[in-house]
Amino acid sequence: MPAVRRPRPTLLDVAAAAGVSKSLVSLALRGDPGVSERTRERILAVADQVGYRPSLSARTLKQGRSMLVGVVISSLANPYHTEIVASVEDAAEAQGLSVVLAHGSRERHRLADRVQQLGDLGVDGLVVVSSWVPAEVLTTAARRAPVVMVGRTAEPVPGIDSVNNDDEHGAALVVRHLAAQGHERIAHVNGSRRPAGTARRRGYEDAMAAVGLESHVRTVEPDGVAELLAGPGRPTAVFARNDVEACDVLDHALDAGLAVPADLAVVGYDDTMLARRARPRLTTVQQQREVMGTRAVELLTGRLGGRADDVHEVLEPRLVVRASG
Amino acid sequence: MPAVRRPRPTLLDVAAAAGVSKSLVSLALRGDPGVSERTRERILAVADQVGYRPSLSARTLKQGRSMLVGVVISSLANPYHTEIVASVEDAAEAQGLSVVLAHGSRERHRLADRVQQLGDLGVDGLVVVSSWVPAEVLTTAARRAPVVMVGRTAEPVPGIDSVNNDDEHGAALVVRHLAAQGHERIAHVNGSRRPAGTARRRGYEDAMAAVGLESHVRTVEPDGVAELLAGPGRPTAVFARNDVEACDVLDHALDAGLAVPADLAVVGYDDTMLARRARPRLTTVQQQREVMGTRAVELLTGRLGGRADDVHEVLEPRLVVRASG
DNA sequence: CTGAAAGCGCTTACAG
DNA sequence: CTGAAAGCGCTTACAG
Repeated sequence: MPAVRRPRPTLLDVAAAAGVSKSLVSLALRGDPGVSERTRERILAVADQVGYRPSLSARTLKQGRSMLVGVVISSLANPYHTEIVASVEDAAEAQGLSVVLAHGSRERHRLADRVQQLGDLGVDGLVVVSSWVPAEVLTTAARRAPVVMVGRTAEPVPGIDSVNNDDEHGAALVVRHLAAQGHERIAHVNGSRRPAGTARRRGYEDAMAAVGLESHVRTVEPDGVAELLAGPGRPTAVFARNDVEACDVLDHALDAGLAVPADLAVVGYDDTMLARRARPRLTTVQQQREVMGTRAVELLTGRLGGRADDVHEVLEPRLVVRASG
Repeated sequence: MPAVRRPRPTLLDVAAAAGVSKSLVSLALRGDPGVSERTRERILAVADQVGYRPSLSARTLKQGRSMLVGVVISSLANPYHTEIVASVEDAAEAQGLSVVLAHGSRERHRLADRVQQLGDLGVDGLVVVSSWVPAEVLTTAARRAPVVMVGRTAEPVPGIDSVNNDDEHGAALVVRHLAAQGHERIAHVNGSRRPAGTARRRGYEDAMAAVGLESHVRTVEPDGVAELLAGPGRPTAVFARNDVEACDVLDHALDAGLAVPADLAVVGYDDTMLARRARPRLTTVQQQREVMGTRAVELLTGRLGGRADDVHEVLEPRLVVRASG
């Protein structure tokens, strides 16, 4: 039985089958109060029976609205990003909006293409969960539809709302936690120059100074961690900029024969699935992911409702203490 | 500087700015040979300058084609699925098609919604990377646009093409590998009733019989693995139905004080990022992910080109031996 | 409650 | 090479 693809039925087909005008079908389908209950039910039944489905392109073209929210992420491989997407999706759905997702690796031009594609598709708003999208791409996109950035940009982009967590504070929570346990040689693994990485590094350094300790910042690549863990002067605790790199540190600790947390405490950031899977379970910093998704969608609808001033929302993270430190 | 959202420029605006008719702009934009080089360049420059972007809904409505491929996955959290998506995307892009992604957890109705949504959007084809989409939903979707299933369905769905790996063979590769190392008590952890799970279990059982060994199948939940690893009669090797569950087994082995692979060999399936991250690095079965994406898109374009008979492509997996067994 | 009509932004013959 | 016109499938006043 080969799939026979016939032209999909239109409003006109439904109208013909129901013996009414096509306007009436349209009205009935969207529950217009001017259509009697009996008529509406009859029309719905006919529509269902002929397999009618509205054409979103026709509707979007006519309405100028698509009820679509575009979400752009750099990478499907990063659990922090995909977990954010899920929360945006839940929030959008609650508002009657559908989400279309696009991802584009860390190549700026590919991400820019994706942003433009979603714009061409006619999304009513755009949520960007990637700090790799250039500011001018965001600005251009915002001329067509509101854009909200989940996460940090290097500096605020005029016209773009944002929601992110307070990375400095998150880093400080980690430092205080480790210092309170008596650690004095607390290293920070962070080679990132992205805004969040920079903020966490700054938070670490400030907090270390505040508790009277000396900062030690290292990068993962190429042998940063191995060198860090070698020799007698090694740290007793490592704070990594995110869970992925914390797992790398755990890996190196294992190689070096160090017990975690006895010989070395390890703390991550983001509280992703990796933290919950790691051995030992990773102490980490949790962002308010659910709230971030909800707020992102609220910021979008706020703009659609006419708000003109930029909003930058900063949420407080919290420390999740598990077995690793 | 609040983002001023003015109505986006249309073909008509470009035409006015360039002092030509709107048909000519349309022709020029799509590189019609009937437009002189000079005129084309001038029009492109004007379009660019006024910030013109074509409306995909208008184009789709007119053309009946969107140049969009929809991809549906159950979960963004499963690396096997997201890695497949990346390969589909690369293949689609090479054909000038764009990918829009939708995900919907394992709830059948939510997945069905997503499939319908993508259909409403007007995608030219659908790639389904989830065995949780009911057959009737696939069939309905296929009336609008070709559908290809990446992975297995319980039985072939008429009208739907598919590409998947030979799970029975993959399982047999694992059994033979372990048996060749002298293992005699090789257990299989697999509580899945999904098509792939069932096939891997069957492959395991058949291969065990072929090498003259007795099968031991256990489920992960709730304490299956812990019980399996306890006591003197425990297996010396465990083959898990996928990398995720193999990591669970590694976890339990650690709890039970077993050294891997000395006390217990562990093998997974899928060769995801989890396998490459696990300690010790996981021996696993690799599907031809790149080829799967490419073939999926080829099957789609084949249908669009008019092919009417169903194609079911089965690819050979291969064993990737790492440190765990 | 119902139907004829206009128009969203495009593409595509068709006539010059 | 150029322009007027029709039509994709919808929604939305508007007149009955």
